[in-house]
Amino acid sequence: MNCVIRARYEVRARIMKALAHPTRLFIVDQLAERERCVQELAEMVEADVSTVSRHLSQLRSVGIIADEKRGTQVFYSLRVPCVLGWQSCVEGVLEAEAERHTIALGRV
Amino acid sequence: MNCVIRARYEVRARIMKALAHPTRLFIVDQLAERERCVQELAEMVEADVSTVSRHLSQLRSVGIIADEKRGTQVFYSLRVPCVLGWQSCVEGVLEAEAERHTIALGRV
DNA sequence: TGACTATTTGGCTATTTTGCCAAATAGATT
DNA sequence: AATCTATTTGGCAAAATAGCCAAATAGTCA
Repeated sequence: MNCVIRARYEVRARIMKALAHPTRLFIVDQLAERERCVQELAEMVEADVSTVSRHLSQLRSVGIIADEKRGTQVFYSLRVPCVLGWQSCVEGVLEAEAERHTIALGRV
Repeated sequence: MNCVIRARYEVRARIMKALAHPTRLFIVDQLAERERCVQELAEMVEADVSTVSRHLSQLRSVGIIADEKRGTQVFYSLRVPCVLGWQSCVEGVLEAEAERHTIALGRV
C-alpha cells in the first residue's frame, strides 16, 4: 500500500472514527431531528458539558456537524445527513451476525 | 439516555469502531474484490502477519467478514457488502468539508 | 512421527482516547 | 465595569488500541 493510497484511507478512517462512539452516534441522531445546544445534549447523555463539547468538537472537525453561535449558546446541526443511512447497514451487520449464530447453533 | 438505548448505541459503535482504522478499511476494500488469506493481506499492507490477523479478528468479531479455513490457510471474505456504500457518504463528508473551507476563504 | 507452513495468541510498550474538574473565554445584562 | 451564563480548553489519570516479537496451535506432507 503506497503512500498516497494510505493517506486516502487515513482520511476515511478519521471520519469513521469521529462516529465510532456511542455518545457521538446518539448526538448525530438527535441533531438529525433538530439543532441542539451543548447543555441540552449534555442533559440527554448525562455527561459533563465539557465532555459533550469535546465530542461535538470531534464531529465538527471532520465536517459532519455545523456550529452556529447565537447569544451565549452554540447550536449544533447535522451537516451531512447521509451518515444516517449507515444505520440500516449496521442493522444489517447485526442481522447477519445473529443469523450466523443461529446457523452455528443449528449445526450442533 | 436510558440503559437500553445506551446499549443499542454501544453495539452500533462497536461495529463502527471495527471499521475505523485505515488498514481495516483497506482490507474491506480488498475483500470486496475477492477473498484473501492473511499473509496475502499482510504483504499488501506491509505489516506484520500477526498485526493483520488481529485486524481481521476485529472485523470478524462484529460479523463484517467471514473466515474459512482451507488447508493451513484461512481465507477471509466480505460478509456484509453494504459497508462499501459508506464510502460514498465519506466522500460526501469530505466534499462538504472542502466546500466549507472554500466559503470560509471566500468570505475573507 | 517429524519437519514445515499458516495463523493465532501472550506479553509487552507506546500511543491514543475518554471523561472529569478547574480555569479561561465569549457574550448578555444590570 | 461587574456579574452571570454558556461554552471551550488545559491538565490529568484511567482505559482502550496498535504493533511487534516470540511462542503456541493447527494442518500438511514426507
